[in-house]
Amino acid sequence: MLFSKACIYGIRATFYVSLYQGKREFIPINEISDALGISFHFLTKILQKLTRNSIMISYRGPKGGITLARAPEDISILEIIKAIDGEESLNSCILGLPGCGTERPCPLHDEWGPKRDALYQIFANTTLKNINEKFLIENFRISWKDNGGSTH
Amino acid sequence: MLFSKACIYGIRATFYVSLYQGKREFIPINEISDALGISFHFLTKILQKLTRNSIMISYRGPKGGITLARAPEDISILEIIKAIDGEESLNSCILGLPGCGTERPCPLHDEWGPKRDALYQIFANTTLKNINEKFLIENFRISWKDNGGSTH
DNA sequence: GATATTTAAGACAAATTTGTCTTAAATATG
DNA sequence: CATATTTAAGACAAATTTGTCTTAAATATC
Repeated sequence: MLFSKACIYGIRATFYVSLYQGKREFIPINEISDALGISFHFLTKILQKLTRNSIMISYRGPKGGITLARAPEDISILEIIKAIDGEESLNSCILGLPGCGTERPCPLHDEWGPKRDALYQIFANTTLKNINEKFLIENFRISWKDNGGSTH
Repeated sequence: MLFSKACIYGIRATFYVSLYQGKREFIPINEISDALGISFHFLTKILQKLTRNSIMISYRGPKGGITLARAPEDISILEIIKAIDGEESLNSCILGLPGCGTERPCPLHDEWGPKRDALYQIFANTTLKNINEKFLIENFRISWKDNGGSTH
């Protein structure tokens, strides 16, 4: 399990919001938690991490909710991961040894290091716009429910 | 964090034992926990999972301890991972969606899937003998202590 | 056989993650 | 201004993971 549940929830919720970018204003969190089958209060706390990290903007009251703080092409998956699971989750030793690297590798560094760095780059370079585009051509889903959140 | 702490401890302990394969009989668990800085009782419970899965053999009493159940070339890293973290830890969806695959992918399946499968194959094909050989030519370490467990 | 050593097993505790609930604050609407 | 809606915040609880402790069982050695 590479990501925590909180991180998974945060990513899925962000994808959901991103799908409506430019079409609707603020998306209420209860709509997201219903659509994705996530506890409302738990999701609220997770999304607060994203608003504190300027990935989302929230607005209180009727017609309130959350929305992306920037254009989808300016938000990477990596930003979400870092905001929730932290910087270390995608750049540290697979055996947890501090200082593991090419000069002082752990026995699995040659195997994990390149894959980890490639994943880091992929998540750094994949934006919400990329995800949105893929939704248009593939039958993606972000919920265990059939096609939860997808508009087609 | 791809592996649980228990899994990390199990892998490191197995590497330690493997380094002595053919040179010593049973290695006492307290020696391992001391060398690697792992709680003795916690490590004992983890290693019991490995003995139950026929990866290690244990022996009680004076001169007792644990040793590999098979030759190092017949034990893969993947076996250890499966025994401790379970089968799903290296073959499931990064967003935790059941049934995620090429026919019903999650939005990150194209990114994670190939890397995950490659890691699976790497761990399936990397044996303790491979790790032992690498120890001979590189300054590996399996402890935060300087060169913990290495014999040179 | 007595003793010391070592793993096995399970109860228990601490820490972390996950999830729930209540109250407060902000805001749109009538 | 009153009310309903919605996020913010924090207390609290449940679940899981991690770590500790005690007792039992096995075994080598004297």
